[in-house]
Amino acid sequence: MKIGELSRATGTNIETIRYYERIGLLPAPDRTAANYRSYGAAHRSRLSFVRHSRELGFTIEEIRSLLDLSDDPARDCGEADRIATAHLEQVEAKIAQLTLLRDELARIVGRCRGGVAADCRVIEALGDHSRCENPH
Amino acid sequence: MKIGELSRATGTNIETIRYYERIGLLPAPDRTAANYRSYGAAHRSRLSFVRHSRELGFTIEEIRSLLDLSDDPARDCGEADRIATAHLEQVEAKIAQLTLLRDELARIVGRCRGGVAADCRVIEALGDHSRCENPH
DNA sequence: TATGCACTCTGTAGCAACTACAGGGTCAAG
DNA sequence: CTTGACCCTGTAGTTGCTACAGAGTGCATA
Repeated sequence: MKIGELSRATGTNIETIRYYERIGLLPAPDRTAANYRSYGAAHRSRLSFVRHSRELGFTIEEIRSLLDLSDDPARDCGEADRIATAHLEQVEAKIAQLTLLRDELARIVGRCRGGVAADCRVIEALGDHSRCENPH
Repeated sequence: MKIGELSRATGTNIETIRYYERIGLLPAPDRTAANYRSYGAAHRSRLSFVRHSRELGFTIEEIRSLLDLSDDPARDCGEADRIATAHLEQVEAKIAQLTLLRDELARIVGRCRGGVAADCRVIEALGDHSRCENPH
């Protein structure tokens, strides 16, 4: 399949596919006589793996490690688990941080009663961290 | 105060302060005879406003609008409220998305029982989106 | 007085993970 | 034979910083 088909099949931008090839995340495919990239099923499933991992928030470098693992089926799976667990912890930390932030924002937004900027509680609150209830 | 003091006073990296000046978020301060930047209380409070807003996740462009508002105290405060409310909604959306993602990751991680990569449930799950319970 | 060290200056390049061109070539249909 | 959809390479832009390199300044100590 040509790059446009692969793009549609995996929901990946064409430029992104070429980018992944450039950084060595996808192997360079064969070329047609017209120098068009020509992909097979292996490319497609590798790209799906990458996209899915990106959707789950893994970094490119994490994905590189995960791909290395899956390329070598005899290797110990502990590292995959370690990567995924560490990532899960990061996501949980991010959720916790955003939740504090949301509460703070909700407090700030809730105080606006209209009027002019000089009396605006939103602007006032942004200028004065000491009014915050949460660390952030 | 010199840039190092302002940096310590506001918890902002020196390079970041110069960056804010370059993009026009902070006004260029006076210079000493030795061409050192010399800041006053107004710079300090403006920078605190910027840092606090950044900590709350506002983009530079949003902060620019908020600063424009606070520079003109006669203007209507509705826009500040609109910016903050829109941002709050974005944060809430992000939390919701990360929560789905966390659940999915927890499901994936929970299935690893060790062994070799060929049998790894983590790697398998990453390669196959159709096993997911949530959209992401 | 020399010299060492902390501080400051400008300007540029790098980071992640793409995205968006510009300026060309290829191919099938009408 | 030309139109339009597709593909190619290479480079530059995005956000919000951060990290130098290479130079000048200011103050205390040997």
